[in-house]
Amino acid sequence: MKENFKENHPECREMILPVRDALDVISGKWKISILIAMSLGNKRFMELQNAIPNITPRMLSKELKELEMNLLIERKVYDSFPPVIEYERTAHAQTLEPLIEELRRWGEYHRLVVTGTNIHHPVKEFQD
Amino acid sequence: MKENFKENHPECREMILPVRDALDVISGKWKISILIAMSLGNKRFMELQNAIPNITPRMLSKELKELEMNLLIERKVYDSFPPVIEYERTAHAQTLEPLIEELRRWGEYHRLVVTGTNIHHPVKEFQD
DNA sequence: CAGCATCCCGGCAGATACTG
DNA sequence: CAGTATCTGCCGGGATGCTG
Repeated sequence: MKENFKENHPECREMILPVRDALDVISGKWKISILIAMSLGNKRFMELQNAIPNITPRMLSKELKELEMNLLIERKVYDSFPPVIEYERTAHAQTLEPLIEELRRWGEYHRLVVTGTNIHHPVKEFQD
Repeated sequence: MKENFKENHPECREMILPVRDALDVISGKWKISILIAMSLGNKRFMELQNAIPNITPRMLSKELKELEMNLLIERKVYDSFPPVIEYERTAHAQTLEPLIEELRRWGEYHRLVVTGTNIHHPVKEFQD
C-alpha cells in the first residue's frame, strides 16, 4: 500500500505517502468522535464510553491506544485511591484542528453537491 | 456509524457527520492515488492501472465507480472505433485540492513528530 | 472502574481466469 | 482494451464474559 507510484512517478509517491499517513491516523472508525468527546471535557474511560454511543470497550481501548501511539492523546495514571486514569489531548492534537475543520467544511459542501443543490456554481459542469 | 452522539451531544453529531462524510469519500485505499494519477494526465483504464502499481482491475473498477458516484470523476464513452473510454476529474474534484494539500502538510508534519523530532513549540513549527 | 481474552461473522480485498 | 466473475483468506470489529 505504501509503494504506489514506486517506479513511475517518484514525485507522486512523495505526495501520496504523507496524505495516506494523515488518513491512516484519523480515519479510524471512532477516532474523530473520541477526539471531539475529549475536547468536550470527557477524560475518563467510562465518560468516553458514555459520550460515544455504540462504542464497545474493546474498540474504545483499541482506538485510544492508537491515538496515544500517534501522540495525539496522553494517558495519565493518578495513583490516588481509588486510582484514576485520565486521557488528555496533547499539543500535537491541536495541530489537527485546521485539518478537521477543513474536512468538516468540505464534507458539508460535498453533501450539498451530491444531494443535488443547483444553487451553487460548479455543479452544472457534471450534468450531461 | 452515523449515530454517534445521538442523544448526548446533538451539536457534536452535527460536527462529526460531515467529517465522516468527507473521510468516507476519500479514505478508500486507492482513491487518492487514482485522483493524483488522473491529475497527471492518465485517463484510460489501462493507463491508470499502469500508473498505480499493485492495483488490480477489480479494485480499480470498484474505486472508479465510487469516485464517480461521489461526482469526483466522470466516465466518458467515445464511440469511435475502437471505442474509447476516458475518465476525467470533475470540477467538484477541484474543490478537494485544499483538503488534500492540508492532509499532505499535516501528514508530513506528523511524520516529523512521531519519528522523534524534539519539538518544544509544535504549533509554531507547524505554521509556514 | 478500566480494560483484556475469546469467539465469531461479514465484508474487504488479493489472485486468477474469463468476456464483449 | 475495459472491465466482470469467482474463489478465498484475512481481519475489522461486534458480543460476551472475565479480571485487578
